Amino acid sequence: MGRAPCCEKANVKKGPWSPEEDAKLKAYIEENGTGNNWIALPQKIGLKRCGKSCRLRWLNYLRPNIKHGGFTEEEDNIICSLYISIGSRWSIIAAQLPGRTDNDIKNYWNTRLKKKLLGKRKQTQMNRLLLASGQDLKESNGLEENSLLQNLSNSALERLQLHMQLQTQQNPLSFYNNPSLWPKLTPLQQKMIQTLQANGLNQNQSPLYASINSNENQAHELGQKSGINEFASTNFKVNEVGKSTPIDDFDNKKNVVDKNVGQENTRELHIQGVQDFTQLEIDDMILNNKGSIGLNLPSENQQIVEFDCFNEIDDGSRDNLGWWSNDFDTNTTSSSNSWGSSSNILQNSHEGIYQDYALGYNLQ
DNA sequence: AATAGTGTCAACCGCCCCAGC
DNA sequence: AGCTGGGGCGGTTGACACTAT
Repeated sequence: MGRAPCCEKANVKKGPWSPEEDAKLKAYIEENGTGNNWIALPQKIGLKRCGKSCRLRWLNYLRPNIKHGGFTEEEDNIICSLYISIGSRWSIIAAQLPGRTDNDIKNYWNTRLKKKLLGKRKQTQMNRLLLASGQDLKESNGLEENSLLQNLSNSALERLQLHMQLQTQQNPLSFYNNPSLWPKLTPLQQKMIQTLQANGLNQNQSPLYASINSNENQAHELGQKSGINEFASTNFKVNEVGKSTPIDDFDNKKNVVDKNVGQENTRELHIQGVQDFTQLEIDDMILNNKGSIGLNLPSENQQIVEFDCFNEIDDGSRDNLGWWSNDFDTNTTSSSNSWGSSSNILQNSHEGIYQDYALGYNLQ
C-alpha cells in the first residue's frame, strides 16, 4: 500500500510547460511568494498542474539568476571534486555553484562529465601503455589488443585505488591510515589482492594490499575492540588516532552521522566484497558513487566505519569548511548511505591532491 | 531522403525526512 | 508516541535534436 498521491492525477496536466503557464506561475510567485504551500499553489493560480511540478518548474527554470548550459572548466572541476567527495548529492553540489540547479548538474554529470572523465582516463591509460610498450596501436596484433583491454579493465581498480588515495591524503586519520581498523582478509580476499598486485597495483599505496601483510593480530584486535567476532557487524566512531569506540546499534550510528553532518567530517565506509565485482560494477561504484568499496565481508554483516576526525584538524583547516557547514545547517537530510564529506577538497584541489586524482581524470 | 543510433535535458516518479497535529 | 502530508531529493523516463549510415 503506497501513500496517497499529492494531487489528483486525472485533473493534472503533465509534460512540457507552455509559455502561458510559465508566465502565470512566475507572475504569481514574484508577487505573492510560494506561500509555503506548493500543493495549494496551482489551484490559487488556476493551473492544472501538480504542486510539485510547479515547484520544480520554478526552482529549475523560472526563478531569477538561473544559468543553463555553458559549464566552465572551473565548474567542471568543482562538480568532479564534490562528486568524488560526497557522491550524487546534487543539491549540495548545486549549492556551491551559484545559478546552477541540482537537476542541471545531475544531467550534465550523467550525460557529459562522466563520459568526459572516463574518456580521458582511458585515453591516458592507453597512451601510457603504448609509451611503455614502444609500439603503435596500429601494429598491435589481436593478442596485444587483448592485453590492452585487460589493462584497461584494471583501470577501474586503479581508479578505485586513486579514490582511496584521495580519501587517505585528505584525511590522515582515515580508515586507510589506521591499520587497527582493517578487517582480516579471507583467503579469497588475499588471492584477489595478490592478483591485483600481479596486475601492477602499487602495493605501497594500496591499503587493500597492505592489509593482507599487516599483522593478523590487528584484525583480531579489531574484533576485540568492538567486542564482537571478526566480520560481525561493527560500527566505529574514531575519536583519536588509533582509538575507536564501537557504536552498537544503527540508530546510534545514525544519530552520530546526523549530528555531525556539516560540523565534522563524519565518513562512512560501506564495505563489501571486491572480488565479486566486475569491472563494470566497479566502474559503476566509482562513477555512480554507490559508496560501497573495500574489503570482503559477508553481505549480511556489512561493516560501517565512521570517522569523526575534524576534532583533530587545526583551526585553519576548519576555517575552510565554512561553505560546508553553512550548507548543512540547512540540509539535515540523512547521509547514511553515502560517503561523507571531505570538505577541504576544493582547497586541496588547488594544492596538489586533486592533481593526484587527476592523473587520469584531469578534465583539461 | 530515410532510417537508426545516440545525446541531451525537462519533467516525472517515488522515496525519505520532518514539522505539525 | 504515532500519524499525516508537504517539501526535498535522487533516479529515471521519454520526447526531441542531432549525427551517422
